[in-house]
Amino acid sequence: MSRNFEATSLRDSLCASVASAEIGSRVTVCGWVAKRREHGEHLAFLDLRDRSGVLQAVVDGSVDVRNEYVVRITGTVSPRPEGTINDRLVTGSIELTECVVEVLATAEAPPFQLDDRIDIDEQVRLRHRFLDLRRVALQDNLRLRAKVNRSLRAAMDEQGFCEVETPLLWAPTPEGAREFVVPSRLHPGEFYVLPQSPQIAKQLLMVGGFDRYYQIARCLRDEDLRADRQFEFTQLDLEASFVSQEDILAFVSHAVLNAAEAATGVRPESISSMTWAEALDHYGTDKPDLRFEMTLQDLSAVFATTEVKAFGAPTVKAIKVSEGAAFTRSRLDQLTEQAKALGAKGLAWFRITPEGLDSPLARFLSGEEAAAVANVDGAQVGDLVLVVADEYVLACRVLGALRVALGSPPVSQGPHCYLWVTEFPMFDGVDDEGHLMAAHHPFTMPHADDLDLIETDPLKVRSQAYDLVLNGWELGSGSVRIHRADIQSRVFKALGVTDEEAQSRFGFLLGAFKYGAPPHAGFAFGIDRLVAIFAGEENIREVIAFPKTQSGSDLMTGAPKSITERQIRELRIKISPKGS
RNA sequence: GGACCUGUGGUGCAGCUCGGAGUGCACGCCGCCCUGUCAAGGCGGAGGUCGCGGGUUCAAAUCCCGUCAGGUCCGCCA
Repeated sequence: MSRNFEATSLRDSLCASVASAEIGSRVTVCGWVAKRREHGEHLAFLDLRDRSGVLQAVVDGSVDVRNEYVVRITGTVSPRPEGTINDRLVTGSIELTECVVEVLATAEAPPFQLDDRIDIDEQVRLRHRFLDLRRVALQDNLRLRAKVNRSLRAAMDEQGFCEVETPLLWAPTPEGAREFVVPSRLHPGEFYVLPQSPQIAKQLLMVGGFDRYYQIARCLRDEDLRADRQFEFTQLDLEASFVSQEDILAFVSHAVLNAAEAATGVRPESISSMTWAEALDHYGTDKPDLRFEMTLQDLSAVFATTEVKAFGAPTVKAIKVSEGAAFTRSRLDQLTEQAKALGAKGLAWFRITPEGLDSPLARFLSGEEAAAVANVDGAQVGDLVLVVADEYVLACRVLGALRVALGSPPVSQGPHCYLWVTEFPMFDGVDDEGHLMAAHHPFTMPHADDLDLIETDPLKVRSQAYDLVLNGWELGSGSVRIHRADIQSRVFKALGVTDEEAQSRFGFLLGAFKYGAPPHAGFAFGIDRLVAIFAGEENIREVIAFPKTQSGSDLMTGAPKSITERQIRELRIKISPKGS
């Protein structure tokens, strides 16, 4: 007989399991009193809550327990009297009678009601996170997260990947995200940093012959927080040797589809893909939300010889907003402000009415131009057409942002549209000093066909970098890495990184590569974001047990806090006064 | 660093435009009643620095300025 894992020294069953227990048997359960309903001197109902669900116990009115008391109840499993069955509960057809109630801990009235139907201010929830965690929503989300983690591990294991842990105390590599700094006590004046990702460690594992590595890794970045960004977040991080981009996409797809199946019960057939250039052209972003169409339409040809000054730009693009003709003038002004905030010179709008185009600009358009605007994306009467004329990339990005602002459904709605975005550009413009900036990171392999452009036309160089996108959220990214010193030095040169700088920043990696670096490639994607989308949550805080606020505070512990004088002395650090 | 939104008994909200006594609603809490409820019901009660500071005014939850906290976004996130 297999062991009953539910039974412990204190109980022999979980609440929900009592539903299938034998009528008439005596069971002992433990949990919190979710609700007490009193019916006079000799009858009271207790809803007992544990991690499995809720169970009703019938007790004498003299039993002195209140909400959130921790109790142990031994009772007889009894069918409920006719007419008192509750269809909404798994345990709704039975109850515990002849109960012996033992109070394991008393409880004060909680600062908010632990009821999922009630909205509580997040500040209050975060201050008492341990109580919020008792509620069904967070219980479900964190259990979903555990299920996703389990399926990801299983998928990686199945594909021959070896789980390896890498250090949290790492060396500073001043590049990319701002790092969290940890002062060294034994080496005063010197510092560790917490890794923004295990990037270099995993490449060293490839040099170390591990061939296929993965880890569910915590990453830390000291950058401003957002709905989808916390200081610390969790990635499925992986790297493999003797592989191409296609191999990595296949490994990751298998893992993600496995997780999707575990989370939703349905395994998506495959993950579609498009190039970065296509994504920008059609959706105005490198993370398209494919749950809705509203694609960007190109009117550049029509407006190439336009007389309208506002449209005299290299690129003229438009989107159709269904039913948007009903937007008020102030709403349209608001959209225009939004477009300007994104860098556009302006935003042209055209209401499609039975009488034709309604817009301040309508009377300036030629017949051909007006016809083109009126037909954008098959526009009908009642629709709105938004037009941006500007440099190509800017026009795309502005309309892409408006597309999302006006069209994207809530996270909880619609299908899960997974998408690979490939062929990212190698370089991402130039910095203040006129040096090119790496779009992904400086170890990213350029596209084989574009190697010769590094010196001649670097902004045209495509890289072997790729992103995984789900419903408009960037889940993660990866690349084929440079394992050849000659290509690496050409990329460093393009980035304006001198040999000395390269040595001081990444010397240990470049040094390792001298001893036989296999061709390798990898990927990492955010589990917080993936689980949030599975859970239908707009915010990753809802899938994290103890998250921080947007200003990086932990309202429960009070972190960050000052440390003692003694700690400061030991670390040989000095706090300079505010404003200095 | 910047923009916008929010802050009113323990919780959620209304009151704020157009200043006039801490006014209202729902939940919770405490007490009493109630033998089949399940967001139980009935009666009664307690509970407030209207985030904080300043200003305008005879008078401020309400108007103005500043500040703090929370949220969404821009910048930032190789």
